[in-house]
Amino acid sequence: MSSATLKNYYEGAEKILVAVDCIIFGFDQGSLKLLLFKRKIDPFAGEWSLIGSFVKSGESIPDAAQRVLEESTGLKNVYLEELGSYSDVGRDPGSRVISIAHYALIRLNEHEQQILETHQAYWFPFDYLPNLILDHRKMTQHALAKLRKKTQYQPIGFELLSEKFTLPQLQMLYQAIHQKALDRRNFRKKILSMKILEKLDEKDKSGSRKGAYLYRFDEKKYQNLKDKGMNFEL
Amino acid sequence: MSSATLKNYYEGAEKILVAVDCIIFGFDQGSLKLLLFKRKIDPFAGEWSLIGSFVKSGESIPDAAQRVLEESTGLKNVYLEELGSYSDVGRDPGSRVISIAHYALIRLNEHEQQILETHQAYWFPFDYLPNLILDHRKMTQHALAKLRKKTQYQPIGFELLSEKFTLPQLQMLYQAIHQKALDRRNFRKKILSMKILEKLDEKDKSGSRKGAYLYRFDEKKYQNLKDKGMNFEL
DNA sequence: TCTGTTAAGTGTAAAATAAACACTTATATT
DNA sequence: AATATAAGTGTTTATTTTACACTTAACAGA
Repeated sequence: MSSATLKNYYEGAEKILVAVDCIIFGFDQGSLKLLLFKRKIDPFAGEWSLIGSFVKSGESIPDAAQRVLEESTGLKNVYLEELGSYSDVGRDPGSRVISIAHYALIRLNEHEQQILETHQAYWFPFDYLPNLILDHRKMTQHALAKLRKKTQYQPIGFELLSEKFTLPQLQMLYQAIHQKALDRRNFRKKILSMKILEKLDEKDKSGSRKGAYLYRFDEKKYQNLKDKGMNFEL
Repeated sequence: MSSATLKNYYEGAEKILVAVDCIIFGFDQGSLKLLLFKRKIDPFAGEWSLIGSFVKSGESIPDAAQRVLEESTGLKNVYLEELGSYSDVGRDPGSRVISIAHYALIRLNEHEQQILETHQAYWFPFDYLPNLILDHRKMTQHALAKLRKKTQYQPIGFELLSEKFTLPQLQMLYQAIHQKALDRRNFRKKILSMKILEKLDEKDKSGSRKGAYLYRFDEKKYQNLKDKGMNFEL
């Protein structure tokens, strides 16, 4: 349809600024991390913030979130999911702004260091976040809650590890997300019984003298499993 | 903060129309129902639609959804939850509109018949919906998927039954939501083992000669249970 | 009042899953 | 060669889930 035909309807309605904000998770050294940015614009210039952007009139919300993520990390095709809307009338003293928050899972070592520097971005351990502007703290808490729930029935945790990973690494990730210790034998039993992992011949010796075998996530097998439902509770 | 201070920031950003749409679920005669409305405005005046409204500059998105629901059913305090955003650029030929969809669970017999008539609203069986405008069909499908998932770990199904209900009614509801037959004995065992139901001395004899005992949902006991996690899979 | 019909209500055994728990192994370091 | 460290492995018990069939209450109609 032409933009001319778009103008006639809905005359009295009020337009509002719409933004997307991204909660960017990473995992490193056994703990969950969040990528935070020094805010460049007023109000609150110089304070820590999630990365975000206004949604343009020519783009959808998922497109905007994807764009923000690519601009701030250099990564395409990352795991990205809508978290929900934040729309309290007074939430942003700069103007009335509705924000659609998203959370993303990225492999911490794959993004471009260069970009982080130009954005004044920094990885914070999730348990030691600085003060965040607006309602961004609330967003991060909701994001963690959603991530926890989601990992109980979908193996999205893999998005946070590099392509090859060891079972001890995977277990540490799940422990970090759920903040509870898991029995090594039971964890391995359960995760392997799903048959979505492929064991490689290589070992990763960075974590111990003995070294741990590397595995790879098998997306095809996972698709099968997802169709018939699964339970990832640990 | 005064509205004067709100005007200075974010100059270049584009404002967008934001709406809420409500997928209103009911349950009656053993099947899930959706409340649909004859659209009053162009484009697509006269066609079947979810009920919705533009978000006003002075209200939050949850407030707008609550308002829409009250205006269209007369009910306050209904179960209402955000489903997600729908923001494809061309989704509404009337204008660029972003919609935040919500789903609501209401007791079908409690709302005011009067209001339905003035709104030209009608309850459709979920399996026999008419054509819906825009992306409303997609919204209903997402809503059902979310309802299914949600009922697996929270007993929100009760919101669809009247305050007192029988176990056969509850079972029918779950069967309708999950579209699969459940074993009567196992269903009762599981639901009663949660200890969130209070058995009453009354019977409802509308469904059979023998009559089925009425139960009531005990919200306090449920709160306890929710804190320590629960699994409602059936 | 007796009989038939209908949906409600009930228990148990087998199978599958989850939880608890401790020793052995590989290998780099000294 | 000895040692320290994290990786790897199996079994038993408890719990949960599944499958499955007969009895009961109460009204309807003869």
